[in-house]
Amino acid sequence: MGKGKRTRVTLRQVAQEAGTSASTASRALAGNGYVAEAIKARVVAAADRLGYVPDVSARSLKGRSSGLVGLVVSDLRNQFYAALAAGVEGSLAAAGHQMVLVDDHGSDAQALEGARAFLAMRAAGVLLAPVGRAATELLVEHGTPVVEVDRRSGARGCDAVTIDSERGARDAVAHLLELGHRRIAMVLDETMWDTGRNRLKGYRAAHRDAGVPLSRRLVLDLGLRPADPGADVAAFLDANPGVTAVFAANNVVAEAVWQELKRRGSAVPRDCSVISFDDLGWMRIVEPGLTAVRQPVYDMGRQAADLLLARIAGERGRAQTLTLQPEFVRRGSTCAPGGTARTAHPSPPGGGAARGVGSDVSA
Amino acid sequence: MGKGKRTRVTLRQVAQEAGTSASTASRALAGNGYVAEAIKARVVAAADRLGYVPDVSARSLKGRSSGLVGLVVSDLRNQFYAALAAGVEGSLAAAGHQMVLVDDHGSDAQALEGARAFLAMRAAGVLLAPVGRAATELLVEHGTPVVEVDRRSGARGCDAVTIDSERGARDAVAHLLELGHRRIAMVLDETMWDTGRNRLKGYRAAHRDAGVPLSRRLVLDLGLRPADPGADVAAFLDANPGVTAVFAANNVVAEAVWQELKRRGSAVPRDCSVISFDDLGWMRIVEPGLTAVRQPVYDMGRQAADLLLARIAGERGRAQTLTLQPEFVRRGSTCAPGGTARTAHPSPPGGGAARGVGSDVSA
DNA sequence: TTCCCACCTGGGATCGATTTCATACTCTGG
DNA sequence: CCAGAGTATGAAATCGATCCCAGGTGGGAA
Repeated sequence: MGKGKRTRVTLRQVAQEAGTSASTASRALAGNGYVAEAIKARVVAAADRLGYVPDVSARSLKGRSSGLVGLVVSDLRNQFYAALAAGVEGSLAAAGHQMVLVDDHGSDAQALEGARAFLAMRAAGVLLAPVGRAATELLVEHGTPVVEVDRRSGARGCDAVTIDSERGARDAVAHLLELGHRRIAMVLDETMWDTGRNRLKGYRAAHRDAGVPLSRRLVLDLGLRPADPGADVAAFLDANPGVTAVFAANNVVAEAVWQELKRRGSAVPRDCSVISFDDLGWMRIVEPGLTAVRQPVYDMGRQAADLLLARIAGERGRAQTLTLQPEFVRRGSTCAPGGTARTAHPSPPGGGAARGVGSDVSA
Repeated sequence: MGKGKRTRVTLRQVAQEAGTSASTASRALAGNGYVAEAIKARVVAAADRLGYVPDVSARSLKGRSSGLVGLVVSDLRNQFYAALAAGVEGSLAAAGHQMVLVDDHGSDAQALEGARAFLAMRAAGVLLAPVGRAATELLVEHGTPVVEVDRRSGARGCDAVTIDSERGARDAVAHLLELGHRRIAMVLDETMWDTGRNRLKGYRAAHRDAGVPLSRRLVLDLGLRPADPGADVAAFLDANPGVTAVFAANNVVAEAVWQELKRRGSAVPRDCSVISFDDLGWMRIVEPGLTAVRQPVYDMGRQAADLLLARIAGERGRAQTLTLQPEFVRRGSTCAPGGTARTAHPSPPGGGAARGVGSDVSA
């Protein structure tokens, strides 16, 4: 084993130890070109006797790229992004790549800074949940493969893997309308990204489909990083006492809504039905369980990484957008307004009905 | 702006554009040595006209290290590790470092592989939640600063930031004993790491302090990654009907226990009190709220990163272990056995009583 | 006037692995 | 017995930024 090295072991030293030249040692270890079996064995032996670790800096200086892949998310503490990162990491690690993780906190500037860092480190590719188009454009312009995840910035020249937000939202709201709700609130975080926009679109589409008029006042946009979301939700509910159901656009908003309803002693679902877009662990734990639009988040991460790896491997062709289908999971937080049993499906309180699993590819 | 570059812009090109030499351009951009103001301005202008991005591979080949810092965790989907990673990232980003994240899935071999990768990329330092001593030892031996987080492997030559597991567990179990519980179960994940071991130690210490005899049969070790933790918990509870309280060693175990109790219709806390070591969001959301030992996880990440940054900056001196104090938060999941009101503190159901916040340093 | 120092610049070595390229040896088939 | 394919090897160039050092200027002190 090692003997407490002070200086780093180089290929030259390995070569010397094996009684050959650096060129030959390189070939022996990399497996390129001709090397006699005997010498190859000697080199390999010398390498691990000395505890040789090849230097990626040197390697990527000569070659074209380090094996690093960048990932930019907006908030690591949000389980959604954590699961996404886990999926990405799984896929990358299996392919022998390392993941460099940057949290942009929803800021365009920080995302751009991350992108610049990835460029500097010659990242083989980058995955990002876009916050603006600048980062993607910078990377694409410099020839770095990019795959956008969860959202699309609209920048050209990159692949994307997203979830069908509009459809998920439409299914959810349609479910509420079917139950007889007529004053359904939607609570949002943001409408600058296409996730929020499309969920809103789905909410509207469901109303249109059902011939139920929309009211602009029933949509509450808290804005990213609200100071006191609970208070905003409270004020909103006070101002709209007729609301019988709330559709929350994501897990953060859902938590705020849930807590506020609990705080004011509203019985869910009797006084107010709730649906969350995004299904986290706690939604299965609370009583009643939250009806939710479940997104295949971990899988989205995996697939995005796989797409990126294919590009890194040199796959050409037009940019693709892979759209994953969410799954509507009915639990106990939805019923007919006022608690009347006008349910179409009987639905066991703990179970979930799958609806539209699979994926589509479109250019 | 850029004009769709195919080839990467080098310092030489910037120098040429500015009508000077590479050496001077380097000094101008890095701010080292003498450069005339006029030329410096020309170089800077040329650099961003061409969209120059310095190449870290080249830089770290010449210098001693890339600015990368490695982090090894055991399961990114576990909110505990996600929060830890977020804390680390926050601190590193502020200092201009990038974070390379590796998920070892609790496997020694994968941690070692990650360590080797960090060595290869000349990481400036590494943070890791140890799974064995091999990874730490390899890194330390090669002169890479290492800080262990959450656990200690026992390897020498590295700093560590941990949480006082024994004390947190003792406080929690003491609380149950004080309430009058005599058959308190402890459910664990593992006892190979010092977190599990110390929590068990705390459980025992609390019993000793109170003069209550221990029973080996009341400790259930599910093992890491149990196939069906719910079933194991169920079998355990069936075999030990006298249990009136459960102390869960971490959030994963707590969830399994909670779900199983709910499944079998046990009323918490009347039929069975529950305490979790580690306080996640859902524990505040469920009804009743879970009494928990809250760990400053995000902060632990920050502090570990800060410690590492100090080492990277060249700070010498003996290896330190920073022990953070957990906070006991009483919520509604604990009461006297059988629901009798033998409570010492009246305790509002939603509130939490702080106990021992702060930190200690020991060599 | 001379010397020294502070200021400024560019040449060239350097980091470590990869990758031509030139050389040389060993067979095989004609 | 030789051409040429196949096999092996090491010297040297290369990647891009850094940095030591030699060379050059100007101004102030001796």
